Amino acid sequence: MTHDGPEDGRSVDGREPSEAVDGVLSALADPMRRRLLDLLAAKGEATATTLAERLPVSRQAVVKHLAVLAAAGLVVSARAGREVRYAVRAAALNATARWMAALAADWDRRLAAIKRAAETAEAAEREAGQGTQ
Amino acid sequence: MTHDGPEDGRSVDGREPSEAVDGVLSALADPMRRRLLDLLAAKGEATATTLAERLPVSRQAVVKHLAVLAAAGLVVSARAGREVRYAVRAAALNATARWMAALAADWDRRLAAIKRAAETAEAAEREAGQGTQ
DNA sequence: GCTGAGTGCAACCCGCGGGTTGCATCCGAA
DNA sequence: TTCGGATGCAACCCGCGGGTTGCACTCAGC
Repeated sequence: MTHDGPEDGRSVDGREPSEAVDGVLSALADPMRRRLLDLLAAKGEATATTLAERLPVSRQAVVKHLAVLAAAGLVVSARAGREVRYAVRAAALNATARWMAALAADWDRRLAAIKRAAETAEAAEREAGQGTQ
Repeated sequence: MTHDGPEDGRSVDGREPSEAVDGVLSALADPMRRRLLDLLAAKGEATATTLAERLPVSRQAVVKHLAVLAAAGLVVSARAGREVRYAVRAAALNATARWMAALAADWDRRLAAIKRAAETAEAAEREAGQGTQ
């Protein structure tokens, strides 16, 4: 967990989309983690201790959140001497955004199809009614 | 909560983006709710009772989940006689997807800027070192 | 008016996750 | 080598949310 490799990306994007998406969504669901990501994006790189100074929680809480974010692939960690630097990673977020957009498009598609089918059925029924009447 | 208006959209898209996004993300973070949305998208329209038959949880659990989804704007409910029909709503999901894509782009932007700054600083330092040496 | 399916409401259980504290450990600098 | 800052680990607390059950209520159809 401490080491993800600098730029590999496989550990996140290579998983089944549903699982990767699940991780990202639950990670992003927590407001504190979103604040953490904001801070990280602003600083470019930071340690858990530094981040904790700017947040209303303990360092340990920050570490736990960073672990979740790292597991979701939203963050990478790298040891630098006696400290551990974390950095934001856009790939996983991009993948999830695309997944979400595709899902929304799919919903639109299905809704359109169902609506069309309903109208067709209604028209047919009306016609049948006239026929038997 | 039971009534959102047929196609208004303001109740979700009009809120502060952060809050709307928060709702959608926490709603989507739960696997059972995603399954619910899948079912709804497939059927186009369904009642809580019908949905519960196809899921390994009680109707009440489904109702609670639907309430969360409705609060997030991912679903709309409409009374039809003595039953309540739910339907999927793509707008909120689309909005969140766009928000996410923008965030990812922002991260990329900041990271690129920081990287550039670091390289510039490094070059300047190297030059200064040569100068004073 | 009666009956039953379909909902709404409320209380309750329980596990998980966010948060904390205390301490052991490690590593760089003097 | 010694000291202090930074991290890692483990135990613990507690509130929230997912899930259930039981019951009251409402509306369509007979």
